[in-house]
Amino acid sequence: MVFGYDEMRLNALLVKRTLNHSVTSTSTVWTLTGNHIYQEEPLEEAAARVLRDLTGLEDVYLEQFGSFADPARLKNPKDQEWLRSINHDPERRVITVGYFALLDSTKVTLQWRGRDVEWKPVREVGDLGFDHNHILDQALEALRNKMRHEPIGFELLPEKFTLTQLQNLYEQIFDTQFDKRNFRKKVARMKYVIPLDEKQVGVPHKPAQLFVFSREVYEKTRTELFDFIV
Amino acid sequence: MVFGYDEMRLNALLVKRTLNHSVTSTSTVWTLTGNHIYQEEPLEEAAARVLRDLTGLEDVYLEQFGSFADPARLKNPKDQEWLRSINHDPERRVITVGYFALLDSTKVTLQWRGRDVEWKPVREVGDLGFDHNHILDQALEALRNKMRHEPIGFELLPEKFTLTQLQNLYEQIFDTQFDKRNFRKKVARMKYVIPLDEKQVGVPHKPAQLFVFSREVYEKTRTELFDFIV
DNA sequence: GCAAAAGTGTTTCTCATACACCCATGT
DNA sequence: ACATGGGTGTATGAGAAACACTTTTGC
Repeated sequence: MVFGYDEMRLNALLVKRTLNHSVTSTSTVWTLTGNHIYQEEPLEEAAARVLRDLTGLEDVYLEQFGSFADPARLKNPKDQEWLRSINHDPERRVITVGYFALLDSTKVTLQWRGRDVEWKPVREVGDLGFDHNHILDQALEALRNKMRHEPIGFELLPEKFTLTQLQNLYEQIFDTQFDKRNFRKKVARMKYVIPLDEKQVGVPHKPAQLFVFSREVYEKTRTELFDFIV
Repeated sequence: MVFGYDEMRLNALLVKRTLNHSVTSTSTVWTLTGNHIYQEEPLEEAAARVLRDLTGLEDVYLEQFGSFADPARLKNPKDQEWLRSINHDPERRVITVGYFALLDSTKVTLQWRGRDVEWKPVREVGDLGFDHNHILDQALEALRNKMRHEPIGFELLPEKFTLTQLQNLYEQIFDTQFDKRNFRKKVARMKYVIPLDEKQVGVPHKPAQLFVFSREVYEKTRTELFDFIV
């Protein structure tokens, strides 16, 4: 499950799969990206490989968020037909281990070997094939949970970003609004968000200061928070 | 991975597995509890079944925390020998989907059909077989992460508990100390921790008031916290 | 000069933290 | 009477939340 952000919205990367029922009848369905693992391949490597084939990118943030193996998950007629078409015995269950990837979608040229791939705003994703709506929901929940407590939002932004971009990102993902001044005060306390001596250029308004995220500083200054809830 | 708490410490439930190399030579190894799934069984049901066989308990808190499928995870000679002994082709990889269970270990009579099962304080677990030390670490991390933000600690306590028991539980699991007065003020704000008109009896000191946790009240009053970290 | 987004300060209230003594029970 | 854990209040500081105007740029 690939999340991309484009300065506007959080998007999901979808693949169109086409099924030839017969010479005259085909149907298509949108699904999440993904593929089978190789015989001797660790899960995370498989996730990274599939993502590389799709986007050409290396070293993308990847995180395992759950496994899906209900015996009934691919039992409807369409799913069964699909499994047969790829020579998978439809009686044998498919275990999917889900990873989500985070990236700046404006930096990506999609290139999955002729396959029909597209970004779709997460909120506007319709009915997907298989149990992929369920998997998407789980991925989104895992993303939000992680983002609440760890600084991974930067993975979705360009390396240099403005505070307004950062704020928009969090507003999008948490579907809420923050007060600009309070947001900035909060970020100012995070020493790992570092201001550059550099501003936007060519914008038709006061140019904003650019910032970078430093994982190094974060790791050094991170303080185990005990905002635990009993 | 079964976590139990006994008013003292957080424990892991371990099974002793015995391997007969030959008539004269056997070796034993401690491992986490677990078993294979059935052909047509959902993962969570399998976890619940294994747990029921072990403890006789139903409706125990269970949560999936990760999957382990590295091709090399069961490749050392001992693991290979073990796989052969249960008629599993040692060349075929084993995918483990990990769930952790939370329970009050004082309420459990272990009963795994003659197998050697025991509670061991999590901190004192030594070398386990297979990759189970790694899995335990992951389970513990998942438990801590979840406990930081959701009220699941109660699953480890008797239904009626004292605030001191609750505090000890959190101190154990987070390996820290809290100030008693501040802890109680914090709990007092959580409306879903409900005081009873009931006190401890037979204790050689001032008897403590008993409390219960109400998931219902929690679900109603839970407020999406935005203590997010950028 | 105007449209567009950047940037900034103060007040109020809640919560985290630090800290020390008296209380109720069983033996 | 004594040992054991139960139970309580106050002061300080940090951060969350609410709120409006000035600044810099491109056109």
